[in-house]
Amino acid sequence: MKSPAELTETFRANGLKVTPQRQLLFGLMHGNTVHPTAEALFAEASARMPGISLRTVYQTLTDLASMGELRLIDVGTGATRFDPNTDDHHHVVCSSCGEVRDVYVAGSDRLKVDGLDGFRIEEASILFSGTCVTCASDTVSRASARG
Amino acid sequence: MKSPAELTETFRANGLKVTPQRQLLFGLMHGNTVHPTAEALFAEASARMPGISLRTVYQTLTDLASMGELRLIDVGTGATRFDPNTDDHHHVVCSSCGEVRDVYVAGSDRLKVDGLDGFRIEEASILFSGTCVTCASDTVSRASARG
DNA sequence: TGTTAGTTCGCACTCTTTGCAGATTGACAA
DNA sequence: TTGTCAATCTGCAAAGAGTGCGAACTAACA
Ligand SMILES: [Mn+2]
Ligand SMILES: [Mn+2]
Ligand SMILES: [Zn+2]
Ligand SMILES: [Zn+2]
Repeated sequence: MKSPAELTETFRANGLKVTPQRQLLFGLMHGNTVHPTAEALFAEASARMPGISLRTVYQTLTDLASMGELRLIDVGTGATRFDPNTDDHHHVVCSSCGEVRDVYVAGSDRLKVDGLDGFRIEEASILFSGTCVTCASDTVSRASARG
Repeated sequence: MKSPAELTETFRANGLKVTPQRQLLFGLMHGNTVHPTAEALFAEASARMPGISLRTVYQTLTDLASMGELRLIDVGTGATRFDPNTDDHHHVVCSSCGEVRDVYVAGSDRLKVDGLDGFRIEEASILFSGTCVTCASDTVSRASARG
């Protein structure tokens, strides 16, 4: 995703207005690596700008996505997650706490796929699931507390 | 997924009853390759057994899934899809019509993943998206009709 | 045939996201 | 600065996908 300053120009160049709500969200998403949900962003935004609406958060996020500045990620935990990282990358989700991290997979664009039968592939997304370090050590602590 | 006859035994062996609704759903899912949604199955089931409830379809499907007989697939088109194919395989979804097909990816269990940072991976699922043969030829037809 | 634990079904309700419309305001020009 | 007006914001209703609950029902077994 571009920087807030660059987005300001891009928005105006496209006939879109740069409102305080949008500027706030530009800032909250820039460099954000946690893959937040709309609700999570709404909570952060509300702390800094009481009165901002969830509707506006959704609006701005989908605007950014349709401009290619944001990727929408579905890790199967219910709500869509928003990702300012537009590199070619994939994700791993902790099945215990839901944390999502970026991972880079070598050769993910030249996988050998069988059974296509004429289907033309345009994109591949890999979702790993497992256990994050925090949840792994929590499990260990609980086990030793028991035993 | 096991055959309807085998499932009948398995269910009874686990203290679960084999009702007409369940038998119908066993039959509808066995060998089914279309990755139907609960609603789609409900429509098929209703045609053969008027009065069956959507609630029961969901119930039976999640029972089968928790017994490992069915996989739940999320291809990002809204509703969960149910898959009796328990082989190690992946999916491709047509971004135009939503059709889902099985694909087999060589070496999908030994991908080189960078950025894990302690995260322990237990599973990988690859979702390809693209255009199915039907939608591809539809596009061609429309183009030649225009031009 | 009786007993009873497991099922079915309808309905209310949650969660996430979108549609709508009136009130508001950013951007640009005079 | 001020005016204009399209774009935006907000609140609320509503849609789509599931799930929790409980009264009525029934498969399984003695
Ligand atoms: Mn990411
Ligand atoms: Mn499949
Ligand atoms: Zn975790
Ligand atoms: Zn298609």
